[in-house]
Amino acid sequence: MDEKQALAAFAALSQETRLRIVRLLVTAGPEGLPAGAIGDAMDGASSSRMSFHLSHLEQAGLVTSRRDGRSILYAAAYPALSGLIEFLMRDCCGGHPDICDPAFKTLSTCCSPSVTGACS
Amino acid sequence: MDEKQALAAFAALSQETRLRIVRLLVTAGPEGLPAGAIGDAMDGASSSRMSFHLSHLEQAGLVTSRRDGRSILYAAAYPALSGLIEFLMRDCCGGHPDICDPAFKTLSTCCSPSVTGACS
DNA sequence: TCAACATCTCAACAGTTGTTGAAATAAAGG
DNA sequence: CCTTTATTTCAACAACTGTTGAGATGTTGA
Repeated sequence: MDEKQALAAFAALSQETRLRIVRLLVTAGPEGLPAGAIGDAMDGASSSRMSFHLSHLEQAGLVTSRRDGRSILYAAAYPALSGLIEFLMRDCCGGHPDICDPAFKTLSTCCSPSVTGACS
Repeated sequence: MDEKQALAAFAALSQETRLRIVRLLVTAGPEGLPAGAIGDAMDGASSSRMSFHLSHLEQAGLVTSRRDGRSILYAAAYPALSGLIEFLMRDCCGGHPDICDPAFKTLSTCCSPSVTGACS
């Protein structure tokens, strides 16, 4: 994850519809969802609007797509999300690791395999 | 950190100059830097341009400011950064904690107090 | 008080972004 | 093949964003 990619990712996440799409896909799991279902979840946004935002997210590397019959399935690009967080934390750690501790604690109680289910 | 705050933060971070300012301030530590010094670091950006971006970042809650003599010192708002990461990870954890593992590992080697200095 | 310094405010402008609606493409099933 | 379903592409338009340069504001030390 370099600066250019991070900028594209942040730009993609700075739009309400797109942020909601990402959150939906992230919780939907690796299988992804068809574009239509995503549109329905976004209070029935028009198909062209969905297509615009989904391409934008794919361009930014935050989601992937694959065709399945008539539908196109979109799924969260988990490594890109991890990379973005890593990019932020890399900054955060520069000389001041203690500062990052709150975030670290959140993650360790939320995401550590041994503490599954503790997510708030 | 709610959706509105997250959107503002992502929007603020999606601009090259502002992302660089945040990275600079994060590594500069809690004391912060005067606006002029930040401007110099941004290949001598004009003062009005700096003022615009710094206010934008402050509005988004990512930096704080305080006057010190003639200068105004800007510092990274570390809790806001942690909060943003937490917001992302909260999404990431929804039902699939194993997915977040790469990010978790990065943090544990980078930010844990017991592994200080391991930041890449 | 005045001159120098540090930063902010404002209006104008160019460039970018998101929405809409209509038309095009692609796949499935009768 | 033709119809239906699913999604994308395109042009037009309104709204928003970042830059610039000029001027205003606040602070310090002589």
